[in-house]
Amino acid sequence: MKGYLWTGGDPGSQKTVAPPENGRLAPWEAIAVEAVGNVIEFWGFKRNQGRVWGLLYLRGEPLTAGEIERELDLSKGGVSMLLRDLEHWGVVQRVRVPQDTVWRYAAETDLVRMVTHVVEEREAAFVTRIRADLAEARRLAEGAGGVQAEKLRRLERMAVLADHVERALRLFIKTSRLDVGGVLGAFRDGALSRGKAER
Amino acid sequence: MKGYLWTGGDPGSQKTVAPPENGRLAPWEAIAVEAVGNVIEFWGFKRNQGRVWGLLYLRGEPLTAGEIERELDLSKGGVSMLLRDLEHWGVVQRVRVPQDTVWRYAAETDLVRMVTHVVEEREAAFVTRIRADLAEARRLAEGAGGVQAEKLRRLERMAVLADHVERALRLFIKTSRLDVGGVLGAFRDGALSRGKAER
DNA sequence: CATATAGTTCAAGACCGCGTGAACTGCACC
DNA sequence: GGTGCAGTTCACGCGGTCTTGAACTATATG
Repeated sequence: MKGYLWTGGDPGSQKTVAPPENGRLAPWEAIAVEAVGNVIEFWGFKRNQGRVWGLLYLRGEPLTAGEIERELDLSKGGVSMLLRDLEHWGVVQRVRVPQDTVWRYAAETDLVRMVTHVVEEREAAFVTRIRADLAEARRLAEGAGGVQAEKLRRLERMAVLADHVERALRLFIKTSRLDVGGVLGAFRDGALSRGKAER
Repeated sequence: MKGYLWTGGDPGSQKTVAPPENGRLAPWEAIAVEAVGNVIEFWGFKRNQGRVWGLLYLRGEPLTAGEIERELDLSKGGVSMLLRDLEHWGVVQRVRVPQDTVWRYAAETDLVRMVTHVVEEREAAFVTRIRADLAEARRLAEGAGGVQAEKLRRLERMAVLADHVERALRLFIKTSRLDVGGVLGAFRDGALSRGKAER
């Protein structure tokens, strides 16, 4: 638990001892936000990145960093960094409301695009590296005498296997993008105001 | 008894010393083993599980726990647990050589099958959970009055999105299995002709 | 210019998973 | 029965990651 945060600041003016933290978050919101957090974590990102995006997405309207901090019970610094990441990936947008001075943040709809994109990059770099390693191993093995042909064959098999895993991955990413992307596209069109676009 | 043996094949005058450890692993073997370790880690397993499997696969012949321990510089307990996992997943087989009393371990070729299988399970349970959560959230949201229709729609969109991610995943797993599996099948024919002596 | 509030950065610490090593079990052989 | 080794289990500690909290910068306001 987070215990009693904010004891440090907040001199008297704020009488509301208030059931701290996420009291503001409706139960159903909490569940949904948590779900997004889980999904995003599953894909190798930080859980809280997902929670932040989820909140922004559910609310629909841009929130300030302070609001996010309160709703999700995160630290100021943490929110700042999380938002930086999300913004950097293009799944959250920083917007300025006309006469107000603070930044607000809004969710883009293409979370999935971000996931596939980042995963793709990650995986591409990774597979390249593995391939290089296996090639290197093979070179060395051939160089050093006395390695049985049998073993060389095994090495080679490994490399082929890596190639195929790679192909499968690429295929996955592509289909996933098409499939999910298509649906999201449908949303994007009229979705925000119009009902669910079905396909 | 063999006094101090640790030599798989020949008993005899090899008694001495223990040259400190992983010196035994040829450089090219080390690289390949490491590569497998990385791959397997990438898929959410333990790096050392991959290293063990990789070693067994490269060597072709069954090794004892002690040998693995030495080659990969792991602890006795660690090797035991790693082997248990691998065996449990069916990617390593425990074999008994006729006259000898110790267990030996041999790599099955279908590492990929294991990965897809476990990933599939993991993911299935996970997706189910997410779905349930979103459904629950929706129920709550509908129950509690005063939730804007707009927000309900967002929730629903999330669920649809989850469905599609799921479909993409299933598709991926299927293709991956077909693709890689096919290749492996080809291997299996001519390649391991003698590796599977014991069964 | 002084002050307050929004936002950023980073060192310190909480947290968590993995592997280690030691204690333990079981088995084979003397 | 006793000895020695293979194999298992588990509490602890190390290492890496994420979050916090405080110091710091930037920007608006009187």
